Amino acid sequence: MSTKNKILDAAEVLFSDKGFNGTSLREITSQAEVNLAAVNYHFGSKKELIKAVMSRYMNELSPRLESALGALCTDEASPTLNDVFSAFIDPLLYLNTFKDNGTSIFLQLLGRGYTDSQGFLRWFLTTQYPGVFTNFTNAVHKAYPELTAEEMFWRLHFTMGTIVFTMSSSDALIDIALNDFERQVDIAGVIRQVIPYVALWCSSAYHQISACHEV
Amino acid sequence: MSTKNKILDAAEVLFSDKGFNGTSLREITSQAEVNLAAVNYHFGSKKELIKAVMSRYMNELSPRLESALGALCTDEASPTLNDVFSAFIDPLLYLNTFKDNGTSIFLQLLGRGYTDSQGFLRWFLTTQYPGVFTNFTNAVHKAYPELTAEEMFWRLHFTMGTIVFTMSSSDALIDIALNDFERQVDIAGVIRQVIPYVALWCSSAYHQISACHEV
DNA sequence: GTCTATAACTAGATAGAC
DNA sequence: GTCTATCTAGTTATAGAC
Repeated sequence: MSTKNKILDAAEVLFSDKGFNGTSLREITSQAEVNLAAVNYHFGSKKELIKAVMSRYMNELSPRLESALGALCTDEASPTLNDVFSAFIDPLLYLNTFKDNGTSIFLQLLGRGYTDSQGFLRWFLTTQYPGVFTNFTNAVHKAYPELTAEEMFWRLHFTMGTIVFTMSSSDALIDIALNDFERQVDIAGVIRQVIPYVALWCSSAYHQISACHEV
Repeated sequence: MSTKNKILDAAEVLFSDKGFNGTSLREITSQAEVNLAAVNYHFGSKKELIKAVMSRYMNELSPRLESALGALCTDEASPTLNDVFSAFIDPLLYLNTFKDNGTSIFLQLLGRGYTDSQGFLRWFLTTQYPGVFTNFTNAVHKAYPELTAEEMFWRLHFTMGTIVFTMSSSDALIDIALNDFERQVDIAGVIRQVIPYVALWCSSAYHQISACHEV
């Protein structure tokens, strides 16, 4: 196994666990059992290493997401919002076969990227992988033409918040479930809990409640 | 205005904006226009300063939350889950009168505390302010006796995730709304968007969807 | 209580031998 | 490509004059 990959493997776990700011290059290289200077030799800087960690996942994820969402757009029949939402599941779970715990590591990294580094990762994703966003937007529009782009943006973001925050604190959640409820859950169990929760934004109940709160 | 308060005021804004790890004592003291050594003189350490920042908010919030939730428990009539959820709104909005932007600063700090520092703040809150959690649990149990403590825990956490993540990235959201939709929103506008979304977990639709996803 | 000066340490990055 | 040694700049924290 190459030095480059040893660094990437150690980095993604530490980054997802302690954040980008909270992880030093020294921790990464000693975990990876490589020399400190190797990071700068292979990646140039810590920032480039972060990008490389994210790219390794995005390069697996984005073609699968793009085609799953694209298929919904080219279908004759209109998809439901539930179809759009479900299109994310297989590509995300594929990351688990690509790498142990890949799905949860990736989602945690995504969460870190939003909160840790003041939007640099958000910029990176939207500019480097725009196809995913376009196809998603188109699929939702086809599923639900009345929904404005703005409404979609808000709901998508809230959904992402739930998932990303849940995955970021999944260790704490698994702890609490074990200590307070004597319930042994794993990452997959957490995902099973969160899916019905986020599936709500596809539901009609949302519109009733939303209407009640308008001013 | 005392040095201590100048430090607290500068610290809470920087912490909420850049995280606890991402903010140095030098940034805080130069923003507050006090000497670097003042932090350690008045608070002892950075960790104690973080606790003090959170305490200032929690000391305002917790008695109000405790009594609002406690009232629901002692009422003759059973509250609805919606009542329980609504009990949070006034105490949280009170933070805005206590301090400019207090509500959103506090919620952002809460989010930072979950993700930045690996659970130390979660520990601090649950051990220092247990009354809020007990009263919340009791109120929900009275509103909805069939709901197990475990189910409640999951839903509460997902709801918190949505709110906390939304508030943490509220600057990015306000930016996007302006640039992509030419819509001028402020923090209050973001809150108005998120309320109907999180109100869903009180709704009956949740149970239908939840049942569909059981295996 | 407030300041200067500095200790003690950690960070990311690099030069240069091998 | 990999290593040691080191640089520069940043961090928290403290000692001691005022």
